[in-house]
Amino acid sequence: MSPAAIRVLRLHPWRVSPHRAAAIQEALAGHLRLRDGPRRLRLVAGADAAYDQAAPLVHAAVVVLAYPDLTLVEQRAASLPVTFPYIPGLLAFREGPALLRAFEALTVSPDLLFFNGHGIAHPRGLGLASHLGILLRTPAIGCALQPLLGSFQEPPPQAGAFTWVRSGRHVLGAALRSRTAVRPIFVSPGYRLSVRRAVRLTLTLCRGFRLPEPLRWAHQAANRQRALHAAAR
DNA sequence: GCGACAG
DNA sequence: ATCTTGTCGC
Repeated sequence: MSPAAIRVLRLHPWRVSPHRAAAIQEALAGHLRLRDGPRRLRLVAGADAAYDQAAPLVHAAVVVLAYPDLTLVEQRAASLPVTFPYIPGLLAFREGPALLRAFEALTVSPDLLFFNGHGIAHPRGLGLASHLGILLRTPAIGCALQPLLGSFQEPPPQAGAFTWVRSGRHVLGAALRSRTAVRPIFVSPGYRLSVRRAVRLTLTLCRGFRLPEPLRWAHQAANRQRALHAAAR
């Protein structure tokens, strides 16, 4: 990441206006590094957030699984006040702070990150997975349940089938049938990965459910964090 | 100008 | 995402 981009984040970490947030995304968008990918896959992380709208708080959780056995290696969570509204395209500014706080508590370094959102298949080419992948300097993949940008055709019904998600003449991601006869998930690379590799890796981590294991674990962990936090007050 | 719009 | 009961289907 360039000094200029870092300065932007230092000056306006996460407490920014939606307008400023868009400017920050544009500054960071030039720092994506695709086509690399993890040299060796040993630790895979999944991160997700849950909300307590009564507080209101955003509860984030990150789980690290060993590959390929997928056993739990480490799990961390963090809760922060909600300081940014939900605006399609600016999700990172709402969930990012809490997610990063959870990542900061990790004692191990994951080789690959999975986020519950999009990567480069985003209006400014910088979805949640790209944004956090850059900040954490780690290969990242975005997996969303709904499309945000681009057009695609319905993939065949068999698990493993997929069709490309295109915007303009570029392929930004894929509509992946992670499970037979179930609605596809939308996969796009976030950081340091090609579209093809992102789809391949996501399929590798799917174990019979719609979402890859890291995200299923993270989703449950985030909800547990919310429950624990609510019970302690 | 009008609709669409991750979680 | 979250608020919510029962309910259809593998």
